[in-house]
Amino acid sequence: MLTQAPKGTKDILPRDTHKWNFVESVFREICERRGFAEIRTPVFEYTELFSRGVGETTDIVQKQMYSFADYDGRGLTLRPEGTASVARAFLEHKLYAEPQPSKFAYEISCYRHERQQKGRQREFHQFGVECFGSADMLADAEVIALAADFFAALGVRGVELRVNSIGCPACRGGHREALRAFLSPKRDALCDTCKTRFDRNPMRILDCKSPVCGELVKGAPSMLDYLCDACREDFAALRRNLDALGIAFEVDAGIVRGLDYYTKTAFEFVSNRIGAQGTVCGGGRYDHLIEELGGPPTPGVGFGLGIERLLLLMEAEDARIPPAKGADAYIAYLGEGAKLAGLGLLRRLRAAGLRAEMDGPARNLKGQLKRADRLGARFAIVIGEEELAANAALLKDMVSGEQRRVARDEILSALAADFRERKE
RNA sequence: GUGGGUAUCGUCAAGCGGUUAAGACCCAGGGUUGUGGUUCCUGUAUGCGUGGGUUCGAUUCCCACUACCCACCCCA
Repeated sequence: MLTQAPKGTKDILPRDTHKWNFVESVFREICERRGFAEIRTPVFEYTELFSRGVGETTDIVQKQMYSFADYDGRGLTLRPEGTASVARAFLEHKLYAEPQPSKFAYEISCYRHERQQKGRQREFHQFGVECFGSADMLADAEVIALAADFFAALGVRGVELRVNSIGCPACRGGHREALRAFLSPKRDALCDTCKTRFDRNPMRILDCKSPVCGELVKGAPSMLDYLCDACREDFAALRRNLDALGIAFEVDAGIVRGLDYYTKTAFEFVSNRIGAQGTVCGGGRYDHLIEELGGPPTPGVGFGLGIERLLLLMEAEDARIPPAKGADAYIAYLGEGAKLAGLGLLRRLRAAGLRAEMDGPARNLKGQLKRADRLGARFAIVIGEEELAANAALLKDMVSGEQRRVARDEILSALAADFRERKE
């Protein structure tokens, strides 16, 4: 038990961290170029933030939150998602007084008590962006484009963009009634969960994966037919914007977000290559969230993008991830005098910005070169009795196998010349 | 919360009632005291997830538990 990470959590080991660093650096660059500035918020928040923000009736709030009382008796919760925290920070620091819209980007860990499976953990990580203060569909298109550009920059091909409009509170009511009227005669045939959805949130039935419900739902009134004029025009504008940006998409009336704060635009980037949890990125518009949290009416749009799922997808696609960088130089030595001379050299190489390594206790030369090889060292520097006496060292190119003797003081410039050559 | 599957060395695994518990990879050491990635040799599980049973005997059969995986649900 002591040697086991909690259920649903995973260590990210040194052999994998370069992959994380890679996608992180690409994400940062993409966001920076579009003016989405990084924001960092706490891992936990007061519980009410999520129950109000995410919605009392959602699964997340009802049964998935890691909530606890601290020593002062305050109810705290490990964040199950990112948007609520960013919205809170936006209000707390009155960022709405700054030039609008405000655009944020972040990378966070999230916590949800779920039964784990492929692509679903209890602690997971996501990239996210939020854009507050613009009701224009240009913002939605920009947010979607950012995700699309991110996938493209990583060379990820197997994701499809699905977009939908789930309307605003005004038009959703009409659709709900129409849906109930349509399904009412078939109610008994619905699957058990959908029977309960019928009263609570009939829209979810459209999204049910059971083949029975899928059949029953055929021909059901689509939300898209019940959009009010404003929502319909916005949805059309979004599609025009995406076309103008050259972003391929599919309208999918089945896309329904599981968090209460969403309005109008809902979208997902999905893949069928990473198991049942195919949504790599999901987001949409939330025009009433800020108000719900007690702020001035402020529209917003954003997404969350699952990093574990992204990495799963990249693995499935054999996407190119730059390999971890090996050492630049490895110093091998024979004898105590050579060891000390090597130590001095080691420090100079590092000061010059190289990744240089040397080990003790000494193995034989063969063992040391083997070690250099394992470390992916570009060069081995051998200092033995002869070299020590001559104030020199053997510089061995680990790729070509060539080696030559150079004065110890000139190793740095010899290496510098070589690294420069290879760069050109 | 509900199903189903799997549990033998760091990893991938063979064994399916009586074996010194294969093999491969990895790792460590070595091939006559100075050369890696190739090759050759050597070494590494008193142990088969945990606890009970059945049996003369259990890694092999039965039960329970636990963990992991996959799916439902939900979502990133």
